[in-house]
Amino acid sequence: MPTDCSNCPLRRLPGFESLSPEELEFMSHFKVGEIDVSPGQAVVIEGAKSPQLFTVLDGMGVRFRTLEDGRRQITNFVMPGDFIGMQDAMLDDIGYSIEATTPMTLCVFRRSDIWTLFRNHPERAFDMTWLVCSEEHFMGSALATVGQRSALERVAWALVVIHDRFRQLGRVDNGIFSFPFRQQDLADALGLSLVHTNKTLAKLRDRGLASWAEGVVRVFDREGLRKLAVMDEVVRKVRPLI
Amino acid sequence: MPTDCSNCPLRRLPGFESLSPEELEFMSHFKVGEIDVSPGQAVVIEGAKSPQLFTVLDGMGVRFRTLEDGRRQITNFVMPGDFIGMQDAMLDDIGYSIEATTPMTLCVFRRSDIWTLFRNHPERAFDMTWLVCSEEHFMGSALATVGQRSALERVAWALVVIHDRFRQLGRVDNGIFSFPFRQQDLADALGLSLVHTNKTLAKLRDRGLASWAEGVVRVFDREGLRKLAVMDEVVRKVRPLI
DNA sequence: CGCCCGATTGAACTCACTCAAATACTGTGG
DNA sequence: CCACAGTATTTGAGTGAGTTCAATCGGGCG
Repeated sequence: MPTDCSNCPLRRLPGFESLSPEELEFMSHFKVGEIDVSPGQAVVIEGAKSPQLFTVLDGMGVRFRTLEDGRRQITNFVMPGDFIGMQDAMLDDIGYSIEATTPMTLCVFRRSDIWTLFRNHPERAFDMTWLVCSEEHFMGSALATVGQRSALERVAWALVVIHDRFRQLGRVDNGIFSFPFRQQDLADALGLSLVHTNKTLAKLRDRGLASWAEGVVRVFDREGLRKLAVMDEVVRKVRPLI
Repeated sequence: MPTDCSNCPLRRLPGFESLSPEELEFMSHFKVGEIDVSPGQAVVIEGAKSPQLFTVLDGMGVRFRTLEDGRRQITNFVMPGDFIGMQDAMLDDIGYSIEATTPMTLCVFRRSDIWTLFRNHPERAFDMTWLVCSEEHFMGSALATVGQRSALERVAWALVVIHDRFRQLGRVDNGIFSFPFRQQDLADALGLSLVHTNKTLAKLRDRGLASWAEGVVRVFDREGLRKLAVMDEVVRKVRPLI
């Protein structure tokens, strides 16, 4: 039985904007269903044209691009609350794939409803655009990281960013949270080899900044990581939830 | 005297969508002015909150992020037709700067008009969102390039992308076009050192694929560059012009 | 028990970086 | 008109951060 938008568990989190009952009513209408995806399965396939949009209700995955020879660049980790598929709906070709890492549950929207939404619900259209801008903003940071930072800085940067995202989802307890991805995924996100990513993580552990073992990340010193990564502090605000 | 939208020189190019006279009339109204920026001057400053949006009418520049210690990542080259400032308008902090490389002329829009536009001109809001999606799409490609490709592949990739953008602006004659940037800029865009960028360009020249001297780029073999860069062909379509 | 997958560590290599110096061009001032 | 300073490009030489190859270890599972 699909979750009703007016009873959305994500909406209760402090990190997401709240909506009026009427707006929630409309969202329920906009949502046409729910699907479950198992680990390893594709949600969106590069090149294919998906007629759907999704909001991640639960579970995590990776968004990535592949070169023809198999190299893979993870462009972002996909987490609950993320709105997926806007580019596909606007542009005609999809430039990336999304694959589930844990079991995922997604709210499904119809691509063809986007236009009506722009026409009749400018607030929601505005929110969607906000989310795309936010995603672009993140990609810019990631690009700067991969292009300019050293391996140590990159890993430190990633840990801070991931930690903050998890915290916004209320999943961090005293710097500790369980992180379902492999080191290979982090390597592919940072443009590093698996071996070097591992060795770099060991360095951070030795310095007492953070550790990652058996699926659990422990951030001992966020401030130290942030400084090491040469990144400035950002105040994360509430964001819309589609 | 500012250019009137109904007489916009960019709009005549085949790469941009055309608008009805009524729509053009509205755009003229939306546009509140025009400004000129000299080479080296900032258009948008990181951290500052600009109350304005711009469309590049003429001239070129660079969009970049800087780390506190001065390292610089160019996230895109800014060219005529580009719409600037959407993130600033949506998000509250600006994550990048834009600096003019050549003299630039920009159409100016009021940030506060965005909301009315979403409410009353859904088609234009849709176009703006399209442009943001397109920009994000590009950033994804750039990220995959910097994260996964070798120096030779990166430079080849950049030349193909740049060549195609210039072609869409009607500035390419038989693979030849004048490119106003420095090699340092390309290096900062690709996450390479200036020296290595230069040596890599020399390699491409030796292979007869492309050359870049005295501000003029010559793409002798676009197909060869594309293959070398392990990139797949993309059909570039008409895009909206705000 | 044996197999597969992910994490970890060691060793050798290499691509790209830094340092350094030469060339060429442009604008400025004497 | 020339000297000079500043900037961009080019090339050589040596170094090093990160890669690839390889082997080991440990846990989960059929």
